[in-house]
Amino acid sequence: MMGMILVTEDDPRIVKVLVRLFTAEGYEVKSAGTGKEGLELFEASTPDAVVLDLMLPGMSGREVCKAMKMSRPEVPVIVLSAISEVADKVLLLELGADDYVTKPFSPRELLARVQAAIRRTRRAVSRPAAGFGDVQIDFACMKATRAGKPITLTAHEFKLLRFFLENPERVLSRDELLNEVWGYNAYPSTRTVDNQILKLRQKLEENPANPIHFCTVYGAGYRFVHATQE
Amino acid sequence: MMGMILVTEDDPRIVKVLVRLFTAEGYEVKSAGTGKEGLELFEASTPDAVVLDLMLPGMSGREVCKAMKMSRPEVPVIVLSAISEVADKVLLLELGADDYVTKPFSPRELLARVQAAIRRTRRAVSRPAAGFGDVQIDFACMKATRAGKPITLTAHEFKLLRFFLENPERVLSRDELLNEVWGYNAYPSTRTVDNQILKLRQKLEENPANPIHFCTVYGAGYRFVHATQE
DNA sequence: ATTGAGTTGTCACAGGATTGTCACTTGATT
DNA sequence: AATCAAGTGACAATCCTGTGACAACTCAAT
Repeated sequence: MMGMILVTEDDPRIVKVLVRLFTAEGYEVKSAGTGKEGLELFEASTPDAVVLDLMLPGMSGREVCKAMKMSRPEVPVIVLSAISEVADKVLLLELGADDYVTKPFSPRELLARVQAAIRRTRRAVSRPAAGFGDVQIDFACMKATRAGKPITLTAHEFKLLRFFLENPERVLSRDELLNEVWGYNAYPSTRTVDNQILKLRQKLEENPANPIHFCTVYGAGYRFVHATQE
Repeated sequence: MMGMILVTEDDPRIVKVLVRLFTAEGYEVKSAGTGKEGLELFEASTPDAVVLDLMLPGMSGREVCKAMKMSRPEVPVIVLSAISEVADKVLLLELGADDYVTKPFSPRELLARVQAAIRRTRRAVSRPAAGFGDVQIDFACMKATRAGKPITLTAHEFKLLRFFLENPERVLSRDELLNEVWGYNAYPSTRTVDNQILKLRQKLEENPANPIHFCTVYGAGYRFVHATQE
């Protein structure tokens, strides 16, 4: 048995397509026609992934997504939506969605993304958290702790932090950060970057005035280093 | 030298815009009006990135993309297309395209995506640390060491150093250095160059008074040599 | 060899550019 | 309403760059 996928979608034709798609690949499928029903099924069972339509009768898909992530954040949620609904990818991050596919979608793409999400979380579960210094970070659950105490980070801060962790040692210019973290269609001033760095330092550095991990490289940008090595 | 970008696009107006966009950023641009021509240019030269229109006369842009990826997959391809053409994103992945921008596109976004793609491939392929004598330099991290000890260099010094490393043995006049390193819009006095050379010598030469690598050519400029050969 | 004009090495300092930090506005969400 | 995150602008602190002065040097003509 490959696993179980929970489909929450009101259009019966799409449900039919999805059921055939996933069962053909060896997955078990449970389907719900409303957000309420989807949430109940989510709580009552242990899906390996959720395919969720954002447009649902009754309860908004966004609410459903948030509720699911609140309950068990490690279960990947792939959002299904019209293009206009995901113009802002940051929104999806705030919802906690792991990936999204726009309608009209290619069944093959959806399948690929669902499988990729399942692989990712399996990997994440086995190696639960990244970290540096006395900071521990769990991106799957969007949780962070410093010296054992929980730290609250916003969606943007997580995204920025992740990019730093993925590119240690390298000097990242403000433009590069704006493009990769804020997105290509957003053009805030470069001061915004400094501000977010400030936030990260205040929350994650032992001594924010003398940053050890989030270092500034004058005239170039910022650099993340795991620890002080002499 | 920033690199070369191959533009394959049949609309001359767009070509003109792209040429201006990339040359303004310091890239060299080669352009092809048809898919066949683009492929030939791709094979005959070594572009750092390709901007490819999907709608081309003669040969389909998809075929071109596939052929390029078959030949040298490490060269990033950024696809330019109308929205309807990329409704199916999985297609782009099958083609092997690295990224895409939909028409009508924002020049700034395209530039950002191309640069990001180039950075990614550079990161993935290799980052051979340059060096000379007992000096090791990592430009991506903006770190340098001499005899194992870390040396702090400013952003400007790195830029100058890189230009020297890219043009070894050649005599570089002060004017050339000012244009290439300081930029075409800055006109400091030529004494500024001497000063920066002094800094490089003090930081990187074993004996700053008798420079081995950063040699002055009286009445002409400076020359960089990797090592002393007897 | 000597001389002198032109060129370069070196230093210190002022001005400018970059960044840290805070307070405020705006817009979204509750 | 109230709260929160994000972006912007202002100010101060900090660092760097460019400039000028003078000494040392190079080269060529005498």
